[in-house]
Amino acid sequence: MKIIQVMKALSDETRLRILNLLFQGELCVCELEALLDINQSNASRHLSRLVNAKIIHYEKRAQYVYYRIEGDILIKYPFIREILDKELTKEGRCKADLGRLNQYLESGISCDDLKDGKLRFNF
Amino acid sequence: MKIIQVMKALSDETRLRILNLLFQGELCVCELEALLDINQSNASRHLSRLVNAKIIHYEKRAQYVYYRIEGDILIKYPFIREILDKELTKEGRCKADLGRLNQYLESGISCDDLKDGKLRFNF
DNA sequence: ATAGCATATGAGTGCAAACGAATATAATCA
DNA sequence: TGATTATATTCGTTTGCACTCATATGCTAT
Repeated sequence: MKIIQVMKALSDETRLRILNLLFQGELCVCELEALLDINQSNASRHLSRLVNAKIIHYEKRAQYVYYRIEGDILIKYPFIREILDKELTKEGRCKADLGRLNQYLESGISCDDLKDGKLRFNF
Repeated sequence: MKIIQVMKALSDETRLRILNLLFQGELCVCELEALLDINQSNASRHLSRLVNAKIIHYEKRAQYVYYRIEGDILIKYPFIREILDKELTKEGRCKADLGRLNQYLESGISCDDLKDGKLRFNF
């Protein structure tokens, strides 16, 4: 059953946190690493699971890989939007993640500067 | 995150097939065993996972244990209904399960007779 | 070309979950 | 009471998944 692969992809906290951020717009791997405080290998693996389930897709630009939610997935499976809108917004962890995302976006610094510690997050 | 336990409980084919049947009404363990062609141990375990996630609950009557979908779960998590209504109805396996359920209900035989092979299903 | 960085992937480990077989528990019935 | 049946649970095995560390790949810039 196809739906099971989708459900499994959604059954992990890190992947839900990733989706929660991508719901706001595209991000590259190193941004996700910094915003969620996860290591590179882990980030990459979770992303590829989401890609396999066709929930997100990516686009390479220069040396970066930008990930974004698959446009039609929310139409094909409206319940995913429900989870993002109704469940994740309740979760403290996800709220904090969004806080850091906004802090990052408002700072105007670049993706490269993130890991130079130009922006200090409190986890 | 609470939602993850629910998602994990829904990330298994046997458990989705169980829910698909329970969506039509309560059933006891031995009915599920016969209708889904799974063994007793497995049925019991999957059911208890669904109970732990508070998706279903049970009631003992005589020597039987009847399981049924938790009344408010579909209100608390409307997406579960979406999966049942929109996804499982597409799945051949789930359609066949419902076919056997109807065959059983229409036959009017009792739960006990099921495993005496009074009703022959083709799996 | 070489160095440096972003990302993916391979290998190894540990944990959780699924399964079947066997056993335990609890209710029924003779 | 003793036998039977429905269900739960334990045990041992296997599979899948998350994680980390190390390495490979591929792009960029000097």
